[in-house]
This record gives sequence, C-alpha cells and structure tokens, in this order.
Amino acid sequence: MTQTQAQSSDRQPKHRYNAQMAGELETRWQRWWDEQGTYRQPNPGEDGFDASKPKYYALDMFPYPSGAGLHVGHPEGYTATDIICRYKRMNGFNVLHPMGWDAFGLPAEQYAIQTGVHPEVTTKKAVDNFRRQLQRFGFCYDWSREFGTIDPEYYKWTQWIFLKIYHSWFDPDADEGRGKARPINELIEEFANDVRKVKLNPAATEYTGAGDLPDGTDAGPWYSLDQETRKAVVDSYRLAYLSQQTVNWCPKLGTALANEEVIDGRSERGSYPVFRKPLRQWMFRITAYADRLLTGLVDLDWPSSTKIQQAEWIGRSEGAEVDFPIIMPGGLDLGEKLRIFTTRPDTIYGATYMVVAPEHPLVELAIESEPEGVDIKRLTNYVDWAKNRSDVERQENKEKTGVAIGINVINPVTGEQIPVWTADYVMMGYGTGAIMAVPGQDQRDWDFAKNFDLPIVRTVQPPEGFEGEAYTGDGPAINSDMLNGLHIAEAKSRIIGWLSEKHIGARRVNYKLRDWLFSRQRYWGEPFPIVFDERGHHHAVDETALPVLLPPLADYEPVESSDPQPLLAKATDWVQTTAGEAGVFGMHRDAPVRRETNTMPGWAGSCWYYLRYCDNTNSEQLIGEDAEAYWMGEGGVDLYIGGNEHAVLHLLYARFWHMVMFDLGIVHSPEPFRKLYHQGMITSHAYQRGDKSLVAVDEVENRGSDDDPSYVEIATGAPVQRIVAKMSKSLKNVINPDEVITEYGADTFRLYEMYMGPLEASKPWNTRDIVGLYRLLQKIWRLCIDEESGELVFADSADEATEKQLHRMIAKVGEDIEKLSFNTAIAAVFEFVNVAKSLTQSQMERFVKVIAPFTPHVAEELWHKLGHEGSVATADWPSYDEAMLVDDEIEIPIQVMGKLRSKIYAAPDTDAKTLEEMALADEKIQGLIEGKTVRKVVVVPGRLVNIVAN
RNA sequence: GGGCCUGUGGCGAAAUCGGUAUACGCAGCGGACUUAAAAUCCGCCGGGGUCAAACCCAUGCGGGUUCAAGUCCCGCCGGGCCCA
Repeated sequence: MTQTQAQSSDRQPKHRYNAQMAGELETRWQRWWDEQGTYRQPNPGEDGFDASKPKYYALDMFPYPSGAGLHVGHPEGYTATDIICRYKRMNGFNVLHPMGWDAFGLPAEQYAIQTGVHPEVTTKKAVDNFRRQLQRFGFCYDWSREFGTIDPEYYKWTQWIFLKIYHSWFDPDADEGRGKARPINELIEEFANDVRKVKLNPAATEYTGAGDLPDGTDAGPWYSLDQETRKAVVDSYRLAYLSQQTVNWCPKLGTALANEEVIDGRSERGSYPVFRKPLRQWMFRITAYADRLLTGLVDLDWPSSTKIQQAEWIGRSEGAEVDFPIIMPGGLDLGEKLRIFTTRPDTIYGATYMVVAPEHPLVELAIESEPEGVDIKRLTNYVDWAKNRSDVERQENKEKTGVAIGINVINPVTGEQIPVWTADYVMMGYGTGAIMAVPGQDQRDWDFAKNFDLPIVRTVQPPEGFEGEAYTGDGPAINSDMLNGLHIAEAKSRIIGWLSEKHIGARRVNYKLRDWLFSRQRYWGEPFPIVFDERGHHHAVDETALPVLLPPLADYEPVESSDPQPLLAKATDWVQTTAGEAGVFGMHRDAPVRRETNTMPGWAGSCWYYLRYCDNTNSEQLIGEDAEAYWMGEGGVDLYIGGNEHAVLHLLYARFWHMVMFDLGIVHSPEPFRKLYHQGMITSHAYQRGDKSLVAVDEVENRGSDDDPSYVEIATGAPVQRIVAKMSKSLKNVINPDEVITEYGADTFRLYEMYMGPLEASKPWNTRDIVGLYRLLQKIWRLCIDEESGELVFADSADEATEKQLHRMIAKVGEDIEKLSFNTAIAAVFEFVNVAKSLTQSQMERFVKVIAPFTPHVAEELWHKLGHEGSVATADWPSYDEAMLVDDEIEIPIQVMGKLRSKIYAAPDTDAKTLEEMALADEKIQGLIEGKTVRKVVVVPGRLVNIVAN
C-alpha cells in the first residue's frame, strides 16, 4: 500500500488528529489506566468497594486463542460490551467486565503436532498475542481477573465441579417433582435405611433394560448386597458415570468425538474419517435435566431463535412406551418383550412390522439363535455395515435398507404375529432403539414397506382426494377397533389408558437430548480426578488432593490406531501410582491404582468460567459466598455477548453445570445468563464465477469504474460477480485488526465496527467506509482543539441550536446504548458535530462524556485537557432536559387519500380539531378537495392529517 | 427436507406503536479556498418528467387488510445462518 491519507502528515497542522497522534495517545492512556487501576473493580469486602451501587456483569464469550490471532469478528462483540460497561459505570454501577482464555482443546494440540512445539508453549504464545491485540483496543477489562482454563489453579476447580457432579444423583421426586441433584451419600443412606427401594436407576441409559419392570428391577435389601452390586446400583445414579458407548472414533485424531464434532462421517477438525466404535467413556446424565433445561428457557431474555434451537435440541416429545411379546423362531415364547417408543400410539393397529436398530440386543439374540430362513451372513454383514455409518448418513432420505431378523412379536392389540426387521434408519440412541412400523401414517415406514413388500394398513382416514402415501394429518381412526372414529388426540389417550391398564404400555415423555459424552483421548485437556483400582473400579480423588496436574509429556503425538489409546497412557510414571499418592481416601495408602487417562473435552473449562471471574484469586473456594451473591445475584450474568454458533452446545452445557451447582447450593441463580445477545458475523467480499465457484480477491480486477464496476478474473479474463462471503485465508479477504489500528487508531476501529450496522446483523467489511469514522474523530478533535496550537478552543457563549442538539444527542445516545443500537447512537454524534461549530466549556464537558464509551482514548485526552485529574470513565453520564427535546413548531404532513400533498407547521401539542381546521384551510389542499366531499379526516396529533375525500 | 433470519439508492444502512421512506456515513458530482494538489468548508445526490413546477413511479415479486403498509396477513422468488 502506498502512503494513505491517514499517514501523509508532513504538511498537516501540528496538532491534527491522525493515526500517529491516535497511536501516541492510545498507548499513553492505556498505560495510565493500567497504572491507575481505572478499570479494577473491587469485590464485596475489599477496599474501595461501594456496596451502595447496583452491579452490572457484562461478559464476552471466552475466546479460544488460536495461533492466527484476533480477527475482526472478535472485537465486534467486545466493543459492544465495552461501550455498555463504560455507560453503566458512568451511570453508577459497579461493573464486572472480565476477560480470559479458553485454552485447552483440540486445535491447539493439532497445531502443536504439526509444528512440533508443545501445546503449552504455543498456547501461551497465542494467549500473549491475543492479550496484546485486545489491549490495543482500550477495552475496560479488569485484567486482574484474567485467567486461562489451562491454569492449574483454575482447572483445579473444573475438576472439583466434576467431583461434585460425580458425587451427585438426580432425585426426580425432589422439589415437587421438578427434580434436583442431591449428594450421592444421601441416596446410599436411603438405601441402607430402607427408605428407598434398592434398584438400578430406571433412567440409566447405560443399562439397557434397567427400567424393564414398571418399577425397575428390585435388587433386594441393601445389607444383603455385596460390594460389587452396591457399587453398580449407586453408579447407575451418579450424574457422572462410565459407560460403554458407541462413539465416533477418529483414528487419525486418536480420539472419540461428540456427534456435533462429526460432519458427514468426518471430523469437523481436519476432516478425517470417523468410525463407530464401542468405548468405555465418562458420561454426564444431562438427560435428567432435560425438562428443567427446557422449561428454564422461558424466563430468559435470549434471542428467540436461540431458545428455539435449544428447545429443538432437547427435543421433547410425548408418546408411549409399549411392550410387544417376543416370539422366538419356532414359536418359542420366552416371556421376553420388545419395548418400543412411539409418539403415535393411536396408530398401533396399523403396526404391521417392527424395526430395531442394528445395535439393538435383539439383533444379537437373533444371530445367536440362527433362525430358519434367515441368511445369517447377510444379517451380520448388514449390521456391521450399518453400525459403521454415521447418524447423518443413516437418516438421509435415501432408499431404505434392512434385513428381517427372523424373530416375530405379537401386536398386543390385534394379537397378530408381525416380523421384526433391523434397519439403519432406526437409531439406538433415540427412544428404546426400536419402533413399531406404521407405514400408513409414517413416510419412512411407508418407503420401507414398499421396498420390502410389507403390508400397509391405514388407521387414520385421509381426507377426500388425498393422493399422498403415508398420511400424517389428523382424521378419524379406521381399522382400529376400539379407537375407530376418534381423532388423534383422543385416540392417543384412549389407547394409552388401555395399554396402562393391561400393563403393556405407559405414557412416556421422550427427549432427543442424549447423555453427554465427556471424555476425550487427547493430551491437551483437564485430567479426570479419578483412579482405578486393580479390579477396575473407579475411585474419586479427594478434593483436598486437587488439582490433578496434567503430566508433562514430550511425546503428545496421537497413536494413530483403530484401537483407542488415550495419550496420557504414555505418562506411565504418572498413570501408575498409589492411592495415597493420588489422594484417594478409603483405600490403603499403598494400594496400587491407575489414573484415568482420558481427559475432559474442550467444553469443560467454558462451562463455569463466568463464576470464577467473580472471585478468581480465591484459593479456598471456587467462588466466595459474598462475591457470588453480589455478582451473580438472582439472575446471573446481566449481559452475555457472543456468536450464535454457541447457541446450543456451550450454552446448554453451561446451563447444565449451573443447574447442578444450583441444586447443590453452590450458586443461587437458577440460570447463569439472564440476557444473551449474538453479534452478527463480519463478512467480506469475494468473487464468484458463473459456475458458483469462488475466486480470491487478489485474482480479480475491476475493469469498470467505481460506479459501474466490471469485475474480471485476471487469469482468464472471464467476468466474475462480487458477492459477500465469509472471511477466509483461501479467499485472501481476511482483515487484520492490527493493520487497521495502525492505519487509523483504535478509536476509529471501534467506531467503524459499531457504525457498520445493527450488532446482531451480519455485515460486510468495507475498508473504504472506515475513513468516514476517522474523519468524525478529526472533526471532534477540531471542535475542541485548535490544530495549530493544540489548545482547547471555547465558544464565548452557548449557541442555542448547539445546546439543543447536545441535549438531543445525550438522550438519543443513552437510549440507543441501552438498546445496543450503537450504529444509530453514532449517527446522533455525527448530527451533533454537524450542527456544532464551537462549544463552551460546559458543552464540551458533556460532549466528551457522551463519546467516552465509544472512543475512550480521545475522550480521556480531551477530559484531561479540560483540567480533570480523574478518568472520564468514572465521570457521571450527563443529564438532559426533556424540554429541549421538543421543538416549538413541527412539520405536519397533510395527506389526501393517503398521499402526501402539503405540509403545515404547528406547535407539537396542537389539538386534533385545530390541526384539522388548519389542514382544510391549507391553500393547496383546498385546491385538491374542491368539488369533492370530505368523507373523513384522520388526525394524529403531532403526526399527520389525512383527508379522505372523493 | 425442516427451523430461524433477511431482501430499502452505486455501497453500508435509518425509519419507537401501521403515520412525511431513504436519517447518518461511504462513493460520486458541482463550487469556495489554493500556483496546484491534499485537507477543509458550502451545495447536489432513488427513478421518470418539466425551463421550473405540478405530477407519476419506487422498500425482491404478486395479492389482501387499512383513511394510511418498508412495517400486518396470504402466496411466490432470491440470499444467509443453523439443524437434519
């Protein structure tokens, strides 16, 4: 780039605001704020804490410090919260505004492997770079509260929360049936005292069939049980539990991935193939909280789209579970039942066959029993093939595949035997992994039945002229015996009643939400505070022995293998230890134990960081009571800003941890984030060929003019179209904030990003537009400072128009900041500056305060020039006079038949009758209504007059 | 395929409750200042029409409700994000 306007300073006045001056005063004030502790916010009980003030907790979503550094999307949300915080502080709030680093996780580790530099080194470097970049913006973070998830003093508490969850169970009857977490010891006590029947947790998904009996499986009295059984029973209640899970195993990354980390059968990160593999994993029983996670959404001030996404993810559906007696090959009735979940129990008369997931135990049973007429090889091949397909592939609306397994069941309402098939379109993870297929009312079942020539019975009368296949709409039941004539809702409740009475089914609410797979086989994460004894039983490390430090490991390369090997297993000295060494109580000190070698996933640290900010140096507690009570209060974080890519997972996981902590009395707000806001994506431009493929910006030139552009791909000369695209390295359209700040200063950058458009909208970065905001700052500077002398310049007396405009600006900017409408707030500043020619000292003081949240550096400089010793950040927000906001006379448009025809001028409070008279008396209007009948005159006082005449 | 959002000048956008569409900024054009340029200041800036007006058209497209629709309702088309 050649010399730009911003840099050509040689012939400019000495004291003109330019990039160089911006850089100088920005560094100077940033240092001063740091030295003065301007943004340090003391906690309750500390020196300088003012308990009379209300609190405001504004939180930015934790950045993941990547090696690439900050991109322009980061400061968008950060500038927004910064403005709010500064505004709130000036309005008398104690403001908590922290920043830290979400620094464990896969990307850092992958980067380390690629570069051969240890993740701890690269991560710390990335953090330093992020911090340096962020500090250039002059954000009012209280840096004394900074921490990273990789700090042992922090992850000590992450491990501590894990232990709390591990040592808890969910009592579904507590809190009048809402259910809550309780210490596991209370459960054991209830078992031991015979207050509660000893049985496996009927809701434990790790035990298929745990809930087979309506009341669960009674294990007998506690005293009669051996240690093993007691442990198995207790573990089935723990909110953190080990389970053999079919996971997404990625051999290349050497780790299991969560479903959401797998896209189209490949890893989201690196795009490596992913296979389905059973593995013993730590799980969280988040499903226990499905209902509370769902109902809790109602009172949150969150974007409705985000609430909807979470609700859909939780996926509540009401239906029934029904047991179908199993008839083994040869007609053998073992008394076993196939349990299915259906949302349409009313269609049970149309169930002409059953489908179980390939992972369903019944398939295994079928293979073992080698039923006649079933090609076992074909069946096993199919099952193997299907198990290895991702959920996405399996649910694709392609041709239905499946194999009959040679087992029949009896349809309990018709008494007929129907065949059981296995097909990949049924998921083991949903419901019971088995369905009754009703092709007449379900399109997937219809497709399947057509494909394999299975019978189809309609049980809902489709409307006349219905030409579709499966009919899913409402209508009277047909071919359904006792249900005939009933509509869906009524038929459902009738059949559920009947099934319950006969003990073959029950009403059941099912959730799409699955338990949360919480372990990874990677190195760069929090170790679990868990060890295993020689018999393979898990034991918790005592909280006094925390943190369990991540052992240094020189070789952190994943073992690329189809046989999962957690990386920490390489740290053999660390893994093999004793109970005493590991800090496990209740075992002999010298008992050999093996540490858990899995690590926690990237989500762990971000699940509770907002709590630690409140009290980050507390070595005794995760968060002190006073700090928690004050900063979290009843509603939690007052404003949480971040991208909507976290709409589901992070926000759901954090809510889950928070709810457990709420139940255990660690926090007192039922939800962590009262108000949530998503900043939009900052996009860029790119070019598109006729075939929709994209072209990088440096491969295109404009052969037209600015007004009439004609973009051409340089290499081919072919015309391309300019489009809006995500910033990406490959398109060469990434903007580096450092460069923008160097060229214009941080204040200009902040103004530009806030002025681009509404915060929540996605907006294209347009380098050309930045200069407008730069010029605004120059104009502000000139309004206050003589460019030759560098001294303040004041007006002799207050100009009335300027004073009025000042009041309007104060009112508008305050209102708009509250609404997070920063673009219009800045427009109001423009309007003021366009009106004001010179300011009195009083006007300048108020003006400087108004711009302070947006452009803190320039404001601070002017504030000190105005003779103040303290920071403008702690000044009071200026007040305004309502009377100054109204004009003596306003323009009132006069419409005839809804079309603007004339204007009159009147006092704003002129009454309707007068306005009507004035309008009708208007010369232009008289001409227009002459010879017509005035049928009606609509008058909106202070707004307009509309005359209906014809 | 489903959900959510979105479509307004050459560009980014504004319009609180249905009440003067295009605030504000960028780009562009004209002028002042200057030897000249930059910077600055002043003016113009949706389209048609006219000497100038009047007037007509215009918020993706087609309907509807209303005294009045960018805003509400129905249908369609395009763009984006998320889920599948």
